[in-house]
Amino acid sequence: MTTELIEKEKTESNNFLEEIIEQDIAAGKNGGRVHTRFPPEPNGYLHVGHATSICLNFGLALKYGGKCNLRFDDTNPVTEDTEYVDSILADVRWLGFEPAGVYYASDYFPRLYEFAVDLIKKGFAYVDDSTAEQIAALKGTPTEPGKPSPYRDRSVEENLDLFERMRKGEFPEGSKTLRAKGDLASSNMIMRDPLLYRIKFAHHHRTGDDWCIYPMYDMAHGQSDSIEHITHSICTMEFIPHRELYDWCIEKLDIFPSKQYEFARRNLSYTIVSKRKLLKLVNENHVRGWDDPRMPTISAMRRRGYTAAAIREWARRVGIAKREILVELSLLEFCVREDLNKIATRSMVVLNPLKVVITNYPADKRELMEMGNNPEDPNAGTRKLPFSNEIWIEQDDFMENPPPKFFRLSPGSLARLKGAYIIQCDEVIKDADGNPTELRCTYFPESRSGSDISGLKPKTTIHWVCANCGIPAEVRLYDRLFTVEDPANDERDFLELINPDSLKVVPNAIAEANLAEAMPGEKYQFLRLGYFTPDPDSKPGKLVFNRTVTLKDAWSKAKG
RNA sequence: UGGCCUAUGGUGUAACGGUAGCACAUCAGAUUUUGGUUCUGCCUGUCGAGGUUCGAAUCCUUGUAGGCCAACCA
Repeated sequence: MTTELIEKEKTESNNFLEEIIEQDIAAGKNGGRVHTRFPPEPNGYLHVGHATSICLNFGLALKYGGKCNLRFDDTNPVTEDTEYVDSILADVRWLGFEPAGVYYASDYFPRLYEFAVDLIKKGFAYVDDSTAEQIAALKGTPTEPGKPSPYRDRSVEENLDLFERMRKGEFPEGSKTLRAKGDLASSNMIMRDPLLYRIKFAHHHRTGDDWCIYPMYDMAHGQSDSIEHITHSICTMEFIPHRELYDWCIEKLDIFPSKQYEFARRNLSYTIVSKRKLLKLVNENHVRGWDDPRMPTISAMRRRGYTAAAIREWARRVGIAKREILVELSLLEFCVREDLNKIATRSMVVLNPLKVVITNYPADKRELMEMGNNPEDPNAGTRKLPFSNEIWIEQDDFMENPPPKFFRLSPGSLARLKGAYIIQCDEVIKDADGNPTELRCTYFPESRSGSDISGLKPKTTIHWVCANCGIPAEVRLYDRLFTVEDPANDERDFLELINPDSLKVVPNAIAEANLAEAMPGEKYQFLRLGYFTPDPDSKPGKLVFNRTVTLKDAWSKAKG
């Protein structure tokens, strides 16, 4: 083997799930078939955590030539809604994955019911009349075994009859449950006669009022996996204790043996994903909605301008393991920049305008400056920008009394106007408070971009917009929503940790005219400022841009 | 204080009993008509204690730390 191949093998090392899958394939398990599933409950919007799970499940299927289903785990009608079904499907597709099939656990209700009957017939399940409190009291503790319910030894016939009547709606909510006959002495609390079915007179978003009994997670999930012949059912670590019951049900039912594997949840620094907390942020107007670009939801990341490719790459780089981790936001931002750098159209926008008058450039003269749309992509073409004697530059690009390492414009210094001429600052005009309001500069006619014979070497190139032809735009600058790395594990209330500067609106930025028709979904790099995308609020004549992420900025770092 | 899971640089992740590698972050430098990109380099790590072994991040014992489990949630 060549060293090159060895290197490649090293860099493409597998994670522990890929190891398992490859062993299974090698052993000919399931005929070498790989079938995963992403099983969201349609009771909220998908967030970054779901995104990594989606990438994992669909990614594994892709890597091993298998399939991945999207299955809505809709067994609790009280919390679920079709509104979420639609957004979840849209988010999965936006991330770039097409489910092999879209299924609903609720579609399996009839079969699940038959499974339950089968369990009863085999003596593995019974109807319990105990209340929730009684059940909890008899369950014991991790150190003491549970005690049997007084109804545990009902006959198969009685259980069958009772369960059928539960289904017919003869008993009030909470009065009866179906329980597995597990092991009351098990050190695994989940195995102490877990609930399989409960009575709920609730309207289901898909089955309507057909059912008044609904299966619990443990009765529905593994069996749904089995029905779909899922080979690798991947979930998070908190389900480890459920695996014993997962296998128990499949064994007792004697159905297709799907297998459950667990990986650790991956948390993102400076964000929270708790449904309750996110809901509070929305309801109390700390953000503008579920897709506010500061939110960790997939819809928010999309609106902010993150690309699906960047999120997929991020998930890949983070990898998976069995301990819960906090991933630095900087890695996600790196992936976003990496992708956007390749595809974003460059343009010039001035956030905080400072007027520059070029005194030796004829007031009635206009030139069209041609510049590349993307230095990283020769096929991106060029665009033209009008140049005149009056332009806007960024206030930050001028300092009257610059510190030693500042090499932008200051009195007497030179700067290249991107794609145009080199100018020299001759005079600063200030208001009553001493703030610069206008710069008077001279330009060097022989320094025109592309045909520069001036021999001048300015230390910097700055962006600009022609004063007469720039167009107004609102620009929304986003920063992290929280001030601490791990807001979920902070002793203070999470609302106290909200970053007051997470959104700064620049109402009067000036954009180059080429941006007049910019549409949501398009990706731009505003030169030297960052990556931006038009917000859905944006329309021709009233442009609104979201800052997706800043450019890496050595200068702001240097000055502190 | 019953059971289960986990522990590798600042953050993630590899190394499958045989030279602890990669990425991000940080710092320094080169290049640059974006203080971007690109390139180069530096710094930093096997939780502790025992044991097995010629050899341990890896196996065993034990300690420590973190996480999970006693919902008619998933």
